[in-house]
Amino acid sequence: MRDVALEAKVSLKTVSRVVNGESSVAPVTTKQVQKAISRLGYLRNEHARALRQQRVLQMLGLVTEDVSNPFYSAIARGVEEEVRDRGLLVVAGSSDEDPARERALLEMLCEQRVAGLLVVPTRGDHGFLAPEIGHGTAVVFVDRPPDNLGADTVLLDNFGGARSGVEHLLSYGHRRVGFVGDLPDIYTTAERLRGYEVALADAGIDAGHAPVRLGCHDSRSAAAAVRELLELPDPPTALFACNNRITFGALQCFGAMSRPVALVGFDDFELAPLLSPPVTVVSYDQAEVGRRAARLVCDRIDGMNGPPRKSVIPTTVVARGSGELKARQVAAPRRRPARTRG
Amino acid sequence: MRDVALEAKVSLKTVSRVVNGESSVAPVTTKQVQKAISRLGYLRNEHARALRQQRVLQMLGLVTEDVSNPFYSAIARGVEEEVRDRGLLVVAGSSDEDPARERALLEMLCEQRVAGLLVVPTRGDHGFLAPEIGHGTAVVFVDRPPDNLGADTVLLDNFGGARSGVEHLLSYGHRRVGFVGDLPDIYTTAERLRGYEVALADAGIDAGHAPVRLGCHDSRSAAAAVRELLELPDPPTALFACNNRITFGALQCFGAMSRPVALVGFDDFELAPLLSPPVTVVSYDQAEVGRRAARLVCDRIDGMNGPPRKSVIPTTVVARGSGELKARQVAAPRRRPARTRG
DNA sequence: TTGAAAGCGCTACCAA
DNA sequence: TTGGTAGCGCTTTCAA
Repeated sequence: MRDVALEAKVSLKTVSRVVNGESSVAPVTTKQVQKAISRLGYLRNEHARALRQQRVLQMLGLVTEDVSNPFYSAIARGVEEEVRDRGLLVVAGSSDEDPARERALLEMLCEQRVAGLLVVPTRGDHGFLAPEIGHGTAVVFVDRPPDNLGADTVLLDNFGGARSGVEHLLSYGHRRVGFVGDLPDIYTTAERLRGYEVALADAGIDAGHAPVRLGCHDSRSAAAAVRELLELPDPPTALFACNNRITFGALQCFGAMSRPVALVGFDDFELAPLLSPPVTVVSYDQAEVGRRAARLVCDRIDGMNGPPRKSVIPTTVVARGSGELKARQVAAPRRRPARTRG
Repeated sequence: MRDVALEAKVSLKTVSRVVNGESSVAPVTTKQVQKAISRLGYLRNEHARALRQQRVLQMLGLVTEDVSNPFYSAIARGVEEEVRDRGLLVVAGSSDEDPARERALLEMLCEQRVAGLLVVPTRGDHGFLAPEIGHGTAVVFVDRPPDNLGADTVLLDNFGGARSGVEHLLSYGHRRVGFVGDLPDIYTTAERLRGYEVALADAGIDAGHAPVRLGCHDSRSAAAAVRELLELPDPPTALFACNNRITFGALQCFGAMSRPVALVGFDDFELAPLLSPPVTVVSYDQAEVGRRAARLVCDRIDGMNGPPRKSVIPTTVVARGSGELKARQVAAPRRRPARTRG
C-alpha cells in the first residue's frame, strides 16, 4: 500500500480510502490510485485489516468426520450456499472420529480467529471450547449434541426417523427385524437404536432379544454383520440399516443372495432409486442441515445472545421397493453354513 | 498477550517465548506463564503473527466446481491428507462453473494470503492470477489446464482413458457406440471425446457420423440425451458416458428399459459394483489427484523454482459387467415412439 | 535468562 | 477532499 501511495503520489490514507471504496475521494485521484494498484498488482492484506479492526477472519471452520463422505460434503455445500452472500469462506477439516485430531483442528481454527465454528463432534468432552465461546467465537454443533457444553445445535430427528422406518417394515408383516449400526456411543446410533427398540416394543415384540449388530464403521464390516444375522437360526426377514455406510454393506451382502430381505436405511443417496430393488430410506434435506447450522452461527456472529438453541430437522420415509417386501415374500434364507465350517 | 504478561508478572517478550516454545526460559517462569495463559484462556493471534513474520496463512485454498460432488470431495480429502502433517488447513469453495464466482473466490483467498491455491478452473482466462503467482503465491491447476498461464498442473489421462474405454466396448463386437458428455469447451470433455473418436477411427468406424450428444451437465439431461440416442433409427448398441453424472443419467434411462445397452463410464463410484449389471468404468485414484496437487503446491511453498510441471494420473478400465455385454446380446431396442407422439 | 523498542500493513481518529 | 499519527498483537533485534 505504501508502494501504491508512492506510485500514485498520494498519501497512504488516500490509497486506503480507494481500496475500501470510501466516497470522499476525488474521481481523478481514484483513477490514479487504481492505475497504480493494477500496475503494481497490489492486493490488500487481510491480516493487517483484521488485526487493526479487531475483526475475525471472514471464514467459518467446519469440522466433520470426513469431508469426502457424501453426508458431510452435502452439509459443507449447504453451509457454503448460506454464507456465500456474506463473503464468508469455509475451512473444512476431517476428524476421522479421532478426538485428538478434532481438538487439534478446532484449536488451529480458533488461533486463526475464524468467525465461527461448525462441529460434528466426536465422542468425548468438548469443554475445552468453553473459553473460546466465552471469548466470543460462535460455535454450533451439528448432527450430534455437545458433551458438557451449552451451545447451539442442529440435529436430525434420529429417534423419530428410525422409529418410522422400522414401523414401515413392521407394517408389511415383519416380526423379526434386524438392526445394524455403528458404535452405540455415537449419539446418532444410540438415538436410532432407541427408535428401533420403541417401534418393536410398540408392536409387542421383545426388543431385548432382537437381532442387533453394532460397531460397524464401514460397509465391509456392515456386510459381515448382515451375513451373521442372516445366518442365525431364526434369521430376520427385514433389516434396518443405521446409516448410508451400513446400507451399502447390506447391499453388498444381498448381492451374493438369491433373494434379499426387506431393507430400510437411514440416509438417502443418489443411486438409491437405481438399485434393484430400489432402496427405501429414511430421508431428510441434507444441505438444509448445513444451511440451518450456518444460520445459527451467523446469528451469533451478528451479536445475538441468549441461551443455546436447538434445531431438529424432520425426516420422512421414502418408499422405493426394498422396504415394501412383505414378510411372506421373503424366502426363508437357505441356511448356508459359514465358510469356516464349509 | 499483554494481559498474560501482567498476570504472570513477566515481560511481553517472555510470554512470547513461552508460547513459541523457545528454550531460553527458566522452567519456573514457564510454569508461571502457562498458568496465567490457562487462567485467562489466552490464544495467540495468528493474524498478528503472520503480519509480523511476513508469513502467509497456514491454509491452502481449493476451488472446485462443487464441494459436494464426490469427485471433488475425494480430491479435497486427498489434499487434506497430504498437508495434514504440515499443519495446513484447507479452505474449499465451489465455483459452480461460473467464471465470475471462481474469480471472486480466488481473489478472496489471495487477499487472505493463503499459502497456496489449488484450482479446478472453469472455462475462460486465468491471466488475472499471473500477478499473484509473481508475488509468490503457489498455484496448481487440477483436472484441467489453465488458459493463458504457466502453472503446475495435475491432469487425468483423459484421452487414454476414454480411448481404452471405447476400445473395450469395440472389442465386444460393437460398431455403433454412442458418446454422451458435457459441453466440449470443458477440457476433460474435449479430451475424452478425442479419445472416443480416435478409438472409433482406429477401428475403421466413421467418427464423423457417430452418435454423440454433448452439453449434458446433470444426470437428468444426460438421461434425456441417452433416450434420444436409443430412439435413433440406427441406435447404438453401446454407450460411453463421459463422467459420473452422465453415467447416472444413463442408468436412470436404462431403468425404464427391458434390456440395457452396453455401458462404460468415466469415473468410478462406490456403488458401481452393486448395480445390475455392475458398471464397468474407467477408473483412477481420485484421492491421489488431490495428494499429487498438494505435493506440487507444497514444493512451490518450500521455494522450489523452475518451469511449470505437469503430472498425469493413469487410468484403468475396471470390467464389471455392463461393458462386457456383446453387441449381439443387446436387443435391438423396441422402437418406442416419443411420448408426444404416443 | 530476561526486557525494551521498533515495526509488520492497515485503519481510526483528528487535523488541515 | 486529503494527510499525519497512533496503534492493533505479535516477533525481531539489540541490549542488559
